[in-house]
This record gives sequence, structure tokens and C-alpha cells, in this order.
Amino acid sequence: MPTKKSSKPAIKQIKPSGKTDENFFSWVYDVARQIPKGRVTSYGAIAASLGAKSSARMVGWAMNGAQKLKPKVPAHRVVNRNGMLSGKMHFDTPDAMEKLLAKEGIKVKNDQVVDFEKHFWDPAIEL
DNA sequence: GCATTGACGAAGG
DNA sequence: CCCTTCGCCAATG
Repeated sequence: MPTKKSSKPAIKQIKPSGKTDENFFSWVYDVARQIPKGRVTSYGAIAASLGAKSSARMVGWAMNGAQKLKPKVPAHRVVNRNGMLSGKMHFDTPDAMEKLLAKEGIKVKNDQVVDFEKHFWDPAIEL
């Protein structure tokens, strides 16, 4: 039943222009979606698992579109190396990230994840 | 087309 | 120990 029209290409289209090598970006989204509930990881860890540990910034930039992506990417589970919610301000509301984390059992204090190491999830190892 | 910025990270002073 | 600088690469002005 090949009635499958070529529609809905997994992941892509970060930009309506259709530019951008979605390779790197897509990988980031893919990994981010695989983050177990109640766990967090860092931008650098994701970048490193992709073979671009130096491009942690790109991971963060990728997250910028992650919120609108479908299915949405749990960007709230991704924080910086210090466990700080550096990207909370980029959500719909500054409280969204903190709230989502708290909902999954992760405590956030002063924009920082409590017991970050304990909740840390390394895609390069676990994946 | 060049300059600045950015949800980071590691290294240097 | 805190602050500054560099690297990374793409988007935006």
C-alpha cells in the first residue's frame, strides 16, 4: 500500500528557506528527544556525542527552533555545563523550563539544577 | 559582504 | 578564584 505520499519528512525545515545543513541540527533534535524523563544533559555533551564537541553553541542554537519542531523537543532537559538553566528565557515563558523540570522530578534552585550530576545523562555513553 | 551576536565550553591570566 | 579571551558555526543586522 504505497499510498504513502511523500509527506512529513522526519525532521527538517529549521528554516522555511530550506537551507541549513539539517544534518547536525537534526541529530541534535534526535538526541534531545531521547533524553529520558527526569534526566538532563548539556549542550556540550550532545555536541560531543555528535563529534562536534567544540560546537556546543550550535546545539544551543538548534534548540532555538526545537520549541516549534514537531514533535517538540524537550529542550528543557538541556542545560549548560554548569547545570544552569541558561535557556529558560528563550521559552514561551521564563518559568516554563523550570516548571517542566520540576514536573519531572528535577529540582531547580536559583535557575540551577539541583544534583545536576545525579540527573546528568550522557548521550555518548547511555546512547 | 562584513560585523555582531549567541540557549556553550575550555583555557589562560 | 574570578574574569577575559578564543574557538565554533550559523543567523541576523
